[in-house]
Amino acid sequence: MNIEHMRAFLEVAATGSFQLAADKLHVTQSTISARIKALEERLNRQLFVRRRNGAELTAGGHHFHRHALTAVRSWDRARQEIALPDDMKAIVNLGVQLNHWDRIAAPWLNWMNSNASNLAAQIVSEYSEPLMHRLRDGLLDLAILYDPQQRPELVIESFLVEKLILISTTPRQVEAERVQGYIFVDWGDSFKAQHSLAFPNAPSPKLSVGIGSVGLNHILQHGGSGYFIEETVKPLIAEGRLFRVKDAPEFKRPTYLVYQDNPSDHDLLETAIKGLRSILPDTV
Amino acid sequence: MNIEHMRAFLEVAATGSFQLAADKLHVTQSTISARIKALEERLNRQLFVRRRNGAELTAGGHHFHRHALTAVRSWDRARQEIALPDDMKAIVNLGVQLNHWDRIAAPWLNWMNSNASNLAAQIVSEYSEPLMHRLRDGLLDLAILYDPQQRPELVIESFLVEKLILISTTPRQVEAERVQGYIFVDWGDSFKAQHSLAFPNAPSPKLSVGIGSVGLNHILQHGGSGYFIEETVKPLIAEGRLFRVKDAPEFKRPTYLVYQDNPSDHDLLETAIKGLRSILPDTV
DNA sequence: CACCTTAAATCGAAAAATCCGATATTACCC
DNA sequence: GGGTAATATCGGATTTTTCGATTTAAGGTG
Repeated sequence: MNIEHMRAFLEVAATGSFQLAADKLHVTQSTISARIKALEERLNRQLFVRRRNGAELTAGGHHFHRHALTAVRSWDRARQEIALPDDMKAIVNLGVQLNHWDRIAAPWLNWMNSNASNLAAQIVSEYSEPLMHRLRDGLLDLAILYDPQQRPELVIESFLVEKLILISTTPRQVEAERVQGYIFVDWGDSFKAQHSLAFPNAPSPKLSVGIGSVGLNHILQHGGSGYFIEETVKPLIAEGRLFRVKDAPEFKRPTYLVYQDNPSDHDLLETAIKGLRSILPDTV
Repeated sequence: MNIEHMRAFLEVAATGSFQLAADKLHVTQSTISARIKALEERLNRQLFVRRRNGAELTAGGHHFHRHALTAVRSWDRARQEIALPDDMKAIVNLGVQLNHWDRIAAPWLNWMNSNASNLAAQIVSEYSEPLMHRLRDGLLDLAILYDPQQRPELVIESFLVEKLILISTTPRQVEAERVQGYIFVDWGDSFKAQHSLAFPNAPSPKLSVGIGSVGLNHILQHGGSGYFIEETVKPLIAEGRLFRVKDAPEFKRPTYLVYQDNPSDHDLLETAIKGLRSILPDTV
């Protein structure tokens, strides 16, 4: 059965007329007639009552309506979501950590745009775990994340090691093993491990956030301190809006590039990776 | 786009092989090949990577999968729900009150089976209000209910007047305007009105149920009293398991037959109504 | 390296479906 | 009975789909 037949059905149901439906769908009335007939034959059930002033749904037709709707919609959505513009060759699906949107996703999109304009790009921004799931399910071509899980069909490469430093809105030092107004930013499992090792007696912090930028905004507005990626806060330190807490331990946070072992499109992946590496000129 | 194409897609995705999918769908492998090709062309996107040992979904293919699934499913469900067996001519959709299943729906189905075997019958059993909704939405050909709302396109006929009598598991009379272990069965709006008129000072009952048979079962098991349809409890009174409470007021509950004014199939409706009337030999 | 095997792609022809345009039919209104 | 506004039907052109046979591609194997 054809989706266009169901679309015709929906249009007739909506307009109450074969002719109007035909106009809307840019076909002749006889075509609509044939399509409805085909539907009715395959379902072996009448869908419309033909009256002098148009067509009206039967009880069966009404029942059919919701199914037709979902079928037509899912096809339309499929096209919207995955159809590729004519001038594009393929789509790369990249997943990045929420925190990495500014630092990685945005410049990568930029790079792709100018260096591989025949490739469309889609980016999913999520936490590590959902990204892993999507990778495993084949919904992503590649992803950049912390805490990857090794899997036979996945290749994991080290991508970038970030330095997490303790900063504060006022110049200060570590006091009583903890600074005031401390916000715990969840930078992933390995960070949590290092953190509790470095501050074994620290009480659980009042505030705990999952996304770096959220925590940073909070601190900038209300004051406080927390661990953030050095690169991100560097400009703010230079401006004098933030201060590095001396003597506080630093943490390293490794980031990994993960992708399917035998990808659906080798060149595609290679280009995407090239783009990713190129936006990290500071790495060796 | 054709549903069968998507089915082919799903089958290839499931089996990982064009050939196996072809076998399952009873077509040739070249057909599968063409169908997938058609899909890929219309979406302008590759769905499978063809490998030596079969076909594997691309990221795009994975994304498409859920849409294909819902589209195919909705068509299949539509067929299941509304397709008519070859030897049937039409389906009547009847709605009855929950309480009326035994008294009306079951015997009607029986009647239809023997007197109009070329008509399929579907019954929806619900409360009055949802039945009205379904009628209004054209999902039912006719319904039997209490408290119908008048609407221009609906015909309402009186169908049956039931007598509600107060019964109890022990012989007793009305005491202090209320009997013990009383269960309030919600027999609809007009009953509620009559009830509160007859027992103006009655405290709200401990138990209140919406379906007659549920309340009846409760009483039979745990003892108690309540209003029930005379016809239903008559055999139980005869058995000595229930007793009629003397002096208690009786209530009438009118039931209506409601259907579309100009139905999609006049004969169909007429037959159905004839069947309904015929199972009420006790009415004038 | 030549050969084999397995899986998918392609090709040509037959079959089926779809669509159009014109015309027929139907029901109702005047 | 004629007119009108709707859908149904018909014949033929066109397009799509299918099949069966063959070809191509990518790995294995001796």
